[in-house]
Amino acid sequence: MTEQDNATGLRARLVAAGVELLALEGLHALTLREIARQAGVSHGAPRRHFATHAELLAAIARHGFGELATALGLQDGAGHAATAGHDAAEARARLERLAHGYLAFAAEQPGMFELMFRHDVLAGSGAGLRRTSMPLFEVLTRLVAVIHPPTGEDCASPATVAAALWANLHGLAQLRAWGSLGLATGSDALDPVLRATLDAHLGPAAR
Amino acid sequence: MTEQDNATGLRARLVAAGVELLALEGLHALTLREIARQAGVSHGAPRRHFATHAELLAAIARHGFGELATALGLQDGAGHAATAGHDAAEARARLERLAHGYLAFAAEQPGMFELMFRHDVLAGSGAGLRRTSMPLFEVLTRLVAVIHPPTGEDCASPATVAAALWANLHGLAQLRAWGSLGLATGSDALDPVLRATLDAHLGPAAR
DNA sequence: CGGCGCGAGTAGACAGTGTCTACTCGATCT
DNA sequence: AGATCGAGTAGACACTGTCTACTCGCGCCG
Repeated sequence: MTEQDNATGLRARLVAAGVELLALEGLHALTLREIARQAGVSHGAPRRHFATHAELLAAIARHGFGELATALGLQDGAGHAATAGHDAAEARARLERLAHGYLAFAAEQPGMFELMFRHDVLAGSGAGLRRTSMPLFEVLTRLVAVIHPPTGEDCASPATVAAALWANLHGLAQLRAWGSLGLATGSDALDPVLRATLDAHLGPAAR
Repeated sequence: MTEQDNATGLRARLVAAGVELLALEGLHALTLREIARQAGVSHGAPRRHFATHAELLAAIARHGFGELATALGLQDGAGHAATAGHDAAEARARLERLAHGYLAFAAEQPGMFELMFRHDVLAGSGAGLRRTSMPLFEVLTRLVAVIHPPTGEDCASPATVAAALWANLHGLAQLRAWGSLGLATGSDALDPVLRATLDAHLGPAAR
């Protein structure tokens, strides 16, 4: 309701132009003036809707988080339904799908992925952005909890394991994005490293 | 031999000024003109020694990689000597020290850490930079190989496990750097997550 | 019904940036 | 001594983000 698509909603048009520019040219092309140019308005126009360049970028990043959520199948409150199954094997399969989806998103939309986690660019609006990615993390935690019930006393809490897993996935995305992964392992195949990651954090695959 | 510290080596002075500026003000302050100002020369002077701004930043990042290597105790060819011990427990201890050192570096010199892995800024000179971090990765692989000898046929190769571990450490550094780790786990304590990471990739601590 | 205000977009100015080019100046070599 | 050349200077240029007048069109209220 806050942002309408009513044909002349410049705010939405600017975000859309930014998303397109980001996909076509990359993050370096996302200057305030270039986005305005792409949207067909003067360079001062965005100021009516975004106080600063960083706020416009933050809005574009927010759009990206939305796309990521739908790509992972957890738009709206669907996360609760998605974690309804209490079967450990099912949770494991869903976690693998999430991991693959996360890395696929990073690979297919590298510009958007880069922007979404460039907290220096999104500074100020960063707090809101960080909160945006929390639902995803909570789903991760719930699924991990199904696999690793916190029985042992010295066993790490599900949130801890989920944080370690998330960090691992994110690091993998970055390493591959800039080619270090291929340089290190010889081949740039992601699958073996991803499998090793999942096996490490979730225990060997029950297959 | 290539770069001398002979009092008037502007190249070295520019790098030094950049390092200082990076520690004091952060990455955003590392403009070409500001570095030149800090070094007491005109804004055109750096061009004699660095063809472009990115090359100067790459030189500063290279300095950072050197500092990281010495902080981890693997300057020069000392890596080989450091991995001489074939005791698994010793390898595990050394890996833990490496992990702590890596994350401590990221925490104590956040600006430098950010620059070192901002491959969009270092583009072009990036290939050389990526190679700079390879010795560190090789030490990681060797140590992992001591703990996880590649016996099983479906077992991941040491390089694969090392890559997954590296990705995990790097992701942890980033998540903590921008505060998401604290937001996710409730407390911003790094140790539990780091312990979970090490246990996951290297097996539970033999303690 | 008419003047009025005001939100939205325009145009220009300003400081700052990276890059490029003309130029100076001092040391070095023949 | 005089020419050469590397190193640093100064200025221009095309950008950028931000700020400030200004215009214009629509709706509101007396």
